Amino acid sequence: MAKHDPDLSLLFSALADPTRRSILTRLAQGPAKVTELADPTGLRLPTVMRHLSVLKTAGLIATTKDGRIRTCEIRPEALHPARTWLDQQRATWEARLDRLDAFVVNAMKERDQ
Amino acid sequence: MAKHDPDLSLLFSALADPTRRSILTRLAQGPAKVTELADPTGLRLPTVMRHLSVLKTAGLIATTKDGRIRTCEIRPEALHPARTWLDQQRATWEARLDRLDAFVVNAMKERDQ
DNA sequence: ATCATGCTTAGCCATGTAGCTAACTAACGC
DNA sequence: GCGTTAGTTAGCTACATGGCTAAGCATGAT
Repeated sequence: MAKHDPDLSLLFSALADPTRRSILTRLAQGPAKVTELADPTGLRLPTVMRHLSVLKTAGLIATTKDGRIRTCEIRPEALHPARTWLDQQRATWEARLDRLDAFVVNAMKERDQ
Repeated sequence: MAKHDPDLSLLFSALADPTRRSILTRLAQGPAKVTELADPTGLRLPTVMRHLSVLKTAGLIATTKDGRIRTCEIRPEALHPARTWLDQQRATWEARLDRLDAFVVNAMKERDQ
């Protein structure tokens, strides 16, 4: 059984909320101020701040403050472990299919002999 | 802003728990009975049943019952929307980098003229 | 200095979640 | 038929989460 990786849980949990996903999609297009992110969501600022905090804790965004303006930007490398985990499941599954294929091919060879 | 897709929330939420990820990893290697999945987790059966229920609701696994044995197997295609979403963010981000590259190259050309 | 703007924090509420125990049903083996 | 095994359901607990309001701080504009 694979060992417990807390970063993956934070990561997938952060992605589990639609508001946070929409924020990430917006930030993938380029940095944005907090209010620029909040307006399209229709949520109150403290709620958006909380969502941003979750994304920051998961390492998915970074923020910088200039005066009273806080700018958020995506950290795309943070999505890498999620993609890796998904790829690993696919690799395991496809290796299994390959083994099944080989097994079927062998079985048909022996049946033909 | 991208539209709200409830399946993605179920999907990422299901993946946010380490026990459920370990179950999926095991099932990627091949089908397994409920007790085979439960034993390595050290959790009580009702808890494991709940985790399986979450995975089933997210479409990540399917189960079949033969007598008193319930066998679970992975539905790897259900991971596809997650990978797609991740790929879309990467594509958006990399398109932005390409645009930045072109901008920088142009700026340097104009500076040299 | 005052007002406006942008953000931040604290606390509350309702809902959801991950674990458990207890009790139960269904299938299997002898 | 009886005991065992595999799974299921209901309910509880403690904690987490997504939303809000209220209040506050810091910065910017006039």
